[in-house]
Amino acid sequence: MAKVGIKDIARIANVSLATVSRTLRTPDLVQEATRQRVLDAVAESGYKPNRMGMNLRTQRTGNIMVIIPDITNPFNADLIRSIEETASNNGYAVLLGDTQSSPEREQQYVDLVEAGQADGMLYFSGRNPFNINPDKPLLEQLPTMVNSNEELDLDGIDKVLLDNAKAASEAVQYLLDLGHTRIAAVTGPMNTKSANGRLQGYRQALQQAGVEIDDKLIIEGDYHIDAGVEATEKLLRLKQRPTAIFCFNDDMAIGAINVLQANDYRIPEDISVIGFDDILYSTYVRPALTTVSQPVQEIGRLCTEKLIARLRGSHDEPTTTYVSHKLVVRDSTGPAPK
Amino acid sequence: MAKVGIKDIARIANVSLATVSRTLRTPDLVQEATRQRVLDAVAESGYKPNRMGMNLRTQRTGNIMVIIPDITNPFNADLIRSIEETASNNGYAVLLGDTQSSPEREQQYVDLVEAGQADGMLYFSGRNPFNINPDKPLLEQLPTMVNSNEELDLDGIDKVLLDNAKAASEAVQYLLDLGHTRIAAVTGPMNTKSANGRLQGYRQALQQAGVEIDDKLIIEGDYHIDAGVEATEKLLRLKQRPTAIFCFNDDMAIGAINVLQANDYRIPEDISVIGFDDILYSTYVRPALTTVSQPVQEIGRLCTEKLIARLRGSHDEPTTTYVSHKLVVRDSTGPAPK
DNA sequence: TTGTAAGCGTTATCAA
DNA sequence: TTGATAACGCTTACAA
Repeated sequence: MAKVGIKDIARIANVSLATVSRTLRTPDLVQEATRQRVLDAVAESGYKPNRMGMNLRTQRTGNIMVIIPDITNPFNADLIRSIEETASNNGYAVLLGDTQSSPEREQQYVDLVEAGQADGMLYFSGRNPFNINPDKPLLEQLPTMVNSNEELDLDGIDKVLLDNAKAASEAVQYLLDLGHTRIAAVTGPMNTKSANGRLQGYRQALQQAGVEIDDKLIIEGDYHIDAGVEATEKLLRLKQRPTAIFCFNDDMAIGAINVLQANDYRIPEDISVIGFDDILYSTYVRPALTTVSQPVQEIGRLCTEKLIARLRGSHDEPTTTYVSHKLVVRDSTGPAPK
Repeated sequence: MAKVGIKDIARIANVSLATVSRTLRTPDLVQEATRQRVLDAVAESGYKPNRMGMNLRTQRTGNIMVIIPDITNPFNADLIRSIEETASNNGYAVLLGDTQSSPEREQQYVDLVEAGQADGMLYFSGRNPFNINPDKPLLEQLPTMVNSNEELDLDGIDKVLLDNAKAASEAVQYLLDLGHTRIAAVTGPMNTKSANGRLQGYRQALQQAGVEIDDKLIIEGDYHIDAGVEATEKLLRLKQRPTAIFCFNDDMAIGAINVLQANDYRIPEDISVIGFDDILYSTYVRPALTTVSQPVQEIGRLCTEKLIARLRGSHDEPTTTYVSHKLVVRDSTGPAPK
């Protein structure tokens, strides 16, 4: 079957190319009878307008590029699902760029956007992938984009953010209120804004409570389960062990719980564990994980809506929207041991 | 900054459009000096060939559409990651179609492929989304595609499959060997091939062992955690409770474990639980989950490689590749209680 | 080795 | 209301 094109429809319906196109795009401009003839031909032949031709002519692809470090992290998977749903409801498809945090991969996907393979992008990384000419206006040099999760050091672009410092500080305050003073932190990669923000909140809360900060209790992780495992093993070897461990995401907290239980610690009686993100599995881990909840669904929706508004031509001043976190207390935290 | 195009480069380098294109696509055909002049102009101006023009002219987009029911299922997330990696290594980008098992969404994404927004697709659903004209050869009517996970009722297309019946039968046999006879099954949606195959294996193993099949012990799930929760609650209410529960995926097994523990059952002393997939979290659940492992990484790679081979023009006879499963015994299964 | 020009499949402008 | 035609940005056959 030779692929049927607009020319074939025009021939079958005995009209011009233009009329076929109009029937599909602006049916109101076509006479009822003509329109019906064209639609019949379309239905009969199964004609689908070729997107490459359409894209070139209209200068839009209907694609949104999502650039994100790791889709196997449940938080990111939830995020993408929300984005995909919002995009799909608005007639956009999602191009997925899983970068594994590699700058080269980030660059590669940004290039794709700049080459017009997508109309805009959601950028969940803090690394600046643009070659910016300081002599020219910034905005004209950037693709249409929204930044989230890891804040980008660029003004004048739309962002959706969480107050990481405040959220972390509340989590630590909650542990302090339970009587903990030796509180460990298993951070994310220290080249990310999220980890730095959360660490800052951790420090602030301790300082305000007059608790001395012990650098031995701060261990850099990478947001993967294994990092939680290794960090916790390290913490357990300390002469002065922590009574609580604040992991900067749930995956690492799950790793931490695992190590603690393998070494016969009771949670939370011996050691409390708290996570960040509130992924689905945090409810199903034993003990169920206390964690800082991020409104992942809302983040995905907001990002996508902001981007689509721009793609539809909005020239409003770019804004940063802060979404709100919530401490979800479950069973992995309790009073500090005597 | 007006977007710089091939014309601008041609003007700057003082060559024709064709030479610019050649420099970028087939540099060997261009004289050293000329080439350098063009490359300089490209570097200086930051020119990136417009993909829409390129796509239309070459009749390829470099996109692969992945149509999959639910990206938040860790098995699927792992799968997509593997696909994305393989695709990216071969110069393809991934268009993500998360369908939430909705036939309309499946159709919508298939339409996109047929309209040329992607060069081919990986189809992880068993529902046939094509309007096939029986008078014409099948293959000419289908987009370039590979089918996996849920087998499609179409001959003559490439597939990557697991022997679900055999895998399930082995899992049940393992439970039988442990002395269990009241073995429950929490299935996937019964309109999927995977659930039917696994159920068939379950039945076969029991029959071969001469164990009567009790339909009350077979409960339809949907591969989500909640379904595991509900099914298990139902099973616990039975007068004759099972001593083992075979969940057709890990998420449901995690739900099952949760309910059992909430009701003070010891796993595996009172009730054994076994899952399917071997997602990362199955290691970190307490007790660690015994499960049937699927080589998810390999599935993703094989699918993508098969598709790309086709896209590169292979006309080999379509094949079905079977990947091998493996029973991974952890701590959630043990001898049947006396 | 390079340039000219056709053409990929659409949409949109303009004229009829 | 419809048709003819140019144009979107690129690659490639053919000619020079």
